[in-house]
Amino acid sequence: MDYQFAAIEEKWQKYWADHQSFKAEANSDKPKYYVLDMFPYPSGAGLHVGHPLGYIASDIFARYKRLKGFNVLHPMGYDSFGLPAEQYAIQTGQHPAVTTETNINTYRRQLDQIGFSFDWSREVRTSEPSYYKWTQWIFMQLFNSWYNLETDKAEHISTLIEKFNAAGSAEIKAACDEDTKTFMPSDWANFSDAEKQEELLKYRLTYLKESTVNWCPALGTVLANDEVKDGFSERGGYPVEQKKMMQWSMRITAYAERLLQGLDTIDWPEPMKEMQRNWIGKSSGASVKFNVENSDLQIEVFTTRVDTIFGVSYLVLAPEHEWVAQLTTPAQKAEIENYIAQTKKKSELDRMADAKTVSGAFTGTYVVNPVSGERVPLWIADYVLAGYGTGAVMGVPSGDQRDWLFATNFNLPIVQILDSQKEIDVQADPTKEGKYINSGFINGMGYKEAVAFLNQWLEDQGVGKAKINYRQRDAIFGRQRYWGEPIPVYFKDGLPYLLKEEELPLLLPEIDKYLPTETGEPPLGRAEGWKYEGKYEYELSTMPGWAGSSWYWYRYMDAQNDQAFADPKAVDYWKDVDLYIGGSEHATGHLLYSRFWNKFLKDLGFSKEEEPFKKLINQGMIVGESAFAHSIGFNFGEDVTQKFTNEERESYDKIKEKYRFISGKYLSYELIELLKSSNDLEDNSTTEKRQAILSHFWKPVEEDLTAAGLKGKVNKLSLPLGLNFYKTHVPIDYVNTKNEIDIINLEKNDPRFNGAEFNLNGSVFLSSREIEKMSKSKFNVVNPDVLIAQYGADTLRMYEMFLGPLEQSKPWNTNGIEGVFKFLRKFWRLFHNEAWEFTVSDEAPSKAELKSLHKIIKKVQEDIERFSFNTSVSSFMIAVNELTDLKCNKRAILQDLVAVLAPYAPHICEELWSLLGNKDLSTAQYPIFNPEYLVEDEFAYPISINGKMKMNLNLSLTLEAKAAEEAVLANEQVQGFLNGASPKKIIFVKGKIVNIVV
RNA sequence: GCUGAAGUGGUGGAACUGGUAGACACGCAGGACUUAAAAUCCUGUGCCCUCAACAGGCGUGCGGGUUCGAUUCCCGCCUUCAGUACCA
Repeated sequence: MDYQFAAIEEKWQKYWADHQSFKAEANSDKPKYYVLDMFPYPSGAGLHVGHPLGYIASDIFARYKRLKGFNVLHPMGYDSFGLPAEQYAIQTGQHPAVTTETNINTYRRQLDQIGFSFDWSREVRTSEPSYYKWTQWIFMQLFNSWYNLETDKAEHISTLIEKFNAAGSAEIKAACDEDTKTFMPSDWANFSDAEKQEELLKYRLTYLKESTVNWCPALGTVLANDEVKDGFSERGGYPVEQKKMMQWSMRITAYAERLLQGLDTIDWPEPMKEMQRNWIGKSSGASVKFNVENSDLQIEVFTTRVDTIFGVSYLVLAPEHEWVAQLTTPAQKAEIENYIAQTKKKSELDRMADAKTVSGAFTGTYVVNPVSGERVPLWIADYVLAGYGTGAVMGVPSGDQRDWLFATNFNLPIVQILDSQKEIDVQADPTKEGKYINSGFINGMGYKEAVAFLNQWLEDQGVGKAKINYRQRDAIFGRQRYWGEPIPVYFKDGLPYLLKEEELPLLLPEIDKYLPTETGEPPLGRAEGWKYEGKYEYELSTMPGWAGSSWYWYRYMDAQNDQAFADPKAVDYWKDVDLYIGGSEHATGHLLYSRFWNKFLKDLGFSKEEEPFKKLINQGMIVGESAFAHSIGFNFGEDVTQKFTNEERESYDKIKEKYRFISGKYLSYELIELLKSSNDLEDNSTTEKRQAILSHFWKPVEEDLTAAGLKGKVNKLSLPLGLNFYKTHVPIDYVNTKNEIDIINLEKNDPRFNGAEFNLNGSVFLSSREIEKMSKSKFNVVNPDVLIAQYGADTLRMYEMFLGPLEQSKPWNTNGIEGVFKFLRKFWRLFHNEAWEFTVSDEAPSKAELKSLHKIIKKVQEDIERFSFNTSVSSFMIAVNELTDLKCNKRAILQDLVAVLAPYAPHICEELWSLLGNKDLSTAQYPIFNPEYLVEDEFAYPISINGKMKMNLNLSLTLEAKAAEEAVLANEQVQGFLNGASPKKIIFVKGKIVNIVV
C-alpha cells in the first residue's frame, strides 16, 4: 500500500494510549532522564503551529533517550489559572472552570494528534483543588519560615522564636523588614500574642506589608514587576500606576545572592542567565550617612563610587522620600510642593521619556559631608527612585554624567577629584585611573586603595560601611482576582493567621459575578458566608499566575499523591529536570520564581537539588506572515478664492469624510506601489496608468461634488500627497505563495469583504505581506490540524524541525512541507516494491549500504545531543536518497534506519517496525555506531594553489606528507595549474587538504 | 545609552575544532509520461563574462588585519532582532 499516513497515525496513537507505552515508573535499573516542556496556558484559540515547536523537539529528545536505555519522565499538564478565562467570565458569566475545561479538551485533542510521547497519567492542572492544595501548602511553609543569614538558608519560624527567647533580637541576622524592633528576651516574653505575631511577620518569607505596588486600574489588580512592561500591563496592555497598598509579598530578595551564584552552575543559554543577572542587579559599593545640619537626622545614601566622596557637591532625595516635608525650610516649601505635584502628574511613561531633561528643587536644607565636613545643599529630583537603594544619592558632578547635567543646570560646583580626569567642564569623566586630588586624606591614593581605606574609615567612624545592593525587589504575591489559588489565611484582630494543614485545600468559593465588589474589594468579597470558622475574614486576594508554575515539575514526579506534594522517594529518584524546553519570555518571571521556590524547598529538606532545571533550551518563536488587501482614500482641499455657504460647507465636509477612506474597494498591491511611486524619473506610461486608476476612483467624488453644487470650488491635491493608503488583514488561507488573493472565495466567505470590489478589471489581485506575531486578530494563524489532515503528523513534526535551528525565531510558511512529505513517501517506498507490496530482503548488506546506515546513525546521534534537529532531517533525506539509488531493501539496513528515524517520525516507524516483524518500538534500541564502516582507503584531496581550490585528486589515506607531496607534484593536471611555477611550500593536512604555495 | 544574539543564493538554511562555501529542501527553467492537467521521474540552477564548452573573474553585511588558507580568529564600522533602562 501507498503511504497511508492517516490510518497509520490513528492506529499507533491508539496503541500507545491503550498500552500506556510512555508511562514512567520511579524505579528502574536504567538511569533516569527528565525531559520537561513549559506547560501551556490553555487559551481559547487552541494551538497554532508555533506552539508545538518546542514540544516536538523535547519529544524527539525523550524518545531518543528511551532508545538509548534511559528511564524517561516526559509529562505534560496545564497552567490553567489565568486572566483570559476570568475576563471571558466577566463578559459572559461563564464559570472560568468551564471555559478552562473546554479549552483543555481542545488542547488535548490537538496534542494527541501530533503523536507526543507524554505520560498522561501524570497530567497536572494548576486550577484543580488536588493540585492547588499543595500550592497553598507551600505558601504555608513560606509563611512559617524565616531566612537565617548565618546558616544562609531558610529555617522554620520556631528556630527564630527560640532565639528571641534565648537572646532577644539584637544578635539575629536575618533577611527581614527594615523596621524590626530591638528587644531583650524578657521583652519578648512580655509581648502580647498580637505583638509577637506582628513582629514575626517582619521575618516571614511570605509576609503582609504596606508597600508601593504596580496598580492596574483597568484590570483592578496589582502586578509584579515582571508583569509590567514600559508602564503597561504585560497582559492586555493597560496603563499601570504606583500605589501604596497592604500586600502579600514573597521575600525572594533573601535568595538574591544564591539565585545569582546558582547561574554559574547550570547549562542555560547565556542571554537567559544575563537577563536574570540584570534583574537581580547586584552592585557593590558603600552606604554613607550624611548628618543633616541643625537636626538629628542622618541621610543614608548608597554609592558604587565611595572614592569620589570628596567631590560631592549636593545630595538628592527622591520626591517620594518620607523625610522631604520635614527637611524643607519654610522659604522653600512652596517650590518643593510645586515640584512634587508636577512629578506626581507625570506618568511612569512620561518620566521615562523625559529622561534627558533635568529637573529638581532645593529643600533649603544643608547636610554635612562626613569625610570632609563640608556642607552641601539637599535637593529633591525625580531622577532618584524611591524604590532603589535608600532613595537618596550623593551628587558627584565630575564623575557622573547625570550628576554633571544636574550640577550644570543648577549652578552647583564641579570639583575635579582625580588628576586623570579630562575636560570636566564639557562632560563628566567617570575614570578610575590616576591619583586623587582635592580629596583630603585620600589624596595621592589610587582607586583600589582609596575604596578600601574609605570603607574602613567610614566603619570606624560609624558613618558608613561597604555594602552590597540588589535591584531586585520582593515579589508582590496577592492579586485582586477570582481565578487563582485562594491564599490560606484568615484575619483575627487585623493579623493574618494560617489555616491548619488538614484544612487544605481552601476551595475557591462560588460567586455571582467575577467583578470587584461595590466597596472595591476583590471578587472573593462577593462570596457569601465565606468565613473561617464562620466568623473570621479570609484573605480576599488570590495568588498570582506564577504560584502554580513555580513547583509543578515536582508534582509530575508523583501527580496523584494526596499525602504530600510528592512522595519524598519519588523526589529523591527523579531529583531535577535534566532538559527543560520553553520560551525565553519567562526569563525573569517563571524561571526566577521557580528557582526561588526550589531553593526554599531544598532548605526545608523537601528536595535535594539546589537548581531545578539543569539544562534549558529556548525554542524560537514562530511568527506569522500576515497578508493585506489595500485600499485608498482622498484628501482634497478647497479653492480659497471662493467662499462656501454654511450649507455648502456642511455637504462639503460630509463628502470629504466619505472619501477619506473609500470602503469596499480594493487595489492590488502593485497598483498601490504604482500610486505611491514618485513623479520623478518615470516614463509616461506609468503616469497614464496612475491617472487611469485615480480617475476611476475620482469619478464618484466628482459626481457628488457636482450634485452638491461644489464643482470648481474644490481642489484635487497633488499626488501622492492627496491620497490616503489603508490596509486590511486578509485571512492567509485565501492567499497563495505568489501573494495572489482568491478574491472570489474571500468575498463570499469573509463578511468584511462582502460585496467588495477588487481592482478595476478583475485581473490577478495581489496582497502585501508582513511578518507579525501569530494572532487571531491578524488573521495569520496557521492551525496544525489542517496540515495534519493534509500531510500527517510525522510530516508536520519533521517539517517544523526542518525549518531551521530550534532556538531561532522564524516566520512560518508552508513552502517546504511538500519536500518533507515526499521524503517520507520515499522512505516508505524503500520497504515496498513497484506494486506497493511490503518486501524486504534478508541478503547481507553491501559496503555502500552499511556506510550510508552508519553515517546516519552517527550523525543523528551527534545532532540530537547538540539539539540540532534541522540538520538531522537533511541527513535522513541524504540517507534515503542514497539507499534509493542503491535500490536497497535489505532488512539489516532498514530495520536500524527505522529505529534511528523513530524519534522524529514515530508513527510511520512504528508501522514499519511492526511490518518488519517486531513488537513495538518501546523494545527497540538505538543502533550501535560502528566506525569501521566509514573507514576509507582513499580521499579526493582538494588541491589548492595559494589557497584557491583548483581540483580534486584521489590519494591513499595511508600517504604521509612527503609521499603525498610527491604524488601531487607528479600529477599532470597539477603541473598544468602550476604552469611552470615552482612551489615554494606545500601544506599537507592528512584527510583534509593540499595547498601549494607558489 | 547599555547588554546579548544575528547578518551566507530568488527563499528556508548547511558548513560542528581555521581546511572543497552554498549540503538538504523549496522555488524557478527545461525535458519525459499524458489528449490535457495533476501526480511522478530526469536534467540544470550563487553572480558576472561567453552562443556554448573550456577557462576565467567576483562572491558569506562593509573596511582593514593575522594566516599557506578566514563564513569561522582579531580590530573598526553598518544593519536587524531581543532584553533592559534616570539603578546612584
